[in-house]
Amino acid sequence: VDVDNAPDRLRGMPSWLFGQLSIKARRTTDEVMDGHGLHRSQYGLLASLAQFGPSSQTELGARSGLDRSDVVRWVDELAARGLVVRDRDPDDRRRNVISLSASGRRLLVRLDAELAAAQERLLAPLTAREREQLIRLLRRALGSG
Amino acid sequence: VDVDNAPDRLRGMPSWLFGQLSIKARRTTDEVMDGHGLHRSQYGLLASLAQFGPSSQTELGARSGLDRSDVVRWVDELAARGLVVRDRDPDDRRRNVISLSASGRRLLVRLDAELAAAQERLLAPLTAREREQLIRLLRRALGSG
DNA sequence: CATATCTCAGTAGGACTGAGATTG
DNA sequence: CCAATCTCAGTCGTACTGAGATAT
Repeated sequence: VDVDNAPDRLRGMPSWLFGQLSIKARRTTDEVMDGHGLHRSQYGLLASLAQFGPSSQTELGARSGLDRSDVVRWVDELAARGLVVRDRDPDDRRRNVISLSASGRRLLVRLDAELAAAQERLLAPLTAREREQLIRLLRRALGSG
Repeated sequence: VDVDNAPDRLRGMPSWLFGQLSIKARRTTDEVMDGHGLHRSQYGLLASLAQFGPSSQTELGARSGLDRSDVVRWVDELAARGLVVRDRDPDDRRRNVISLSASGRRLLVRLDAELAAAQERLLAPLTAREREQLIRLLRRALGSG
């Protein structure tokens, strides 16, 4: 889209801007993740495990904004590639305990760098100061207290 | 999602924030549009016609961020409901000329009010000043010069 | 019995593509 | 002959639902 040619009603409408930006953002990050044969959502799973340690799939979904059903799918794939390990929780055998493997942790570090570069491309028109401001506002809008 | 429980890597990643916010935004605006039996995208078409006058479908798509193929679909429906009129362009008979009808213009005014209220719900955590700041940053990020 | 977790099959809607018809 | 516009059929990926299996 060329936002300069969009009608004022859309150019000033947050919901429309979010939609257009999420399309652009998805394209940018998919370039990176495709290069590793991974899905965007899987980065969120690895990130969650790295920060909070071994977790159930419900926890993973809640933290990274994924549906329970999609968590199953993406964890399946991560486990098949040895990036995470899936075990039954001995204390509550309804649950799985998903843990990051050493190679998962190594991959995460590489993804961090590549995704950071992708974010810079995505926000190229903004200064460093504006990017921080934007992130703060987005986070508050999403409901951070 | 509860952004406060999300891993820091996601909480600070614009592409993830855009994705989550676009989901929330879609839900908010769909409530309004569903009430009129319309689709989100159709508001963009009406808005474009109101501001720029009668247009070809290619123009409409470029201005409101819709694919040519989806423009066909949504204009079909708007025309069937008498909210726009579709004519062949006499100066270039490959083109259609889409124009806003009187009832389309009246509907647009009602949608404006309801969607403005929806935007306020969407950005409830932010002050008026922050909302303006956010809109400015989003627009620049999308590529406005 | 009621609830929680995981899994699987499937749905509805979204962004996008390819190809054909028509016109310039 | 090539390019632009519109249309249609269809593809692939997304957010989400319902229901079943297992366990608390």
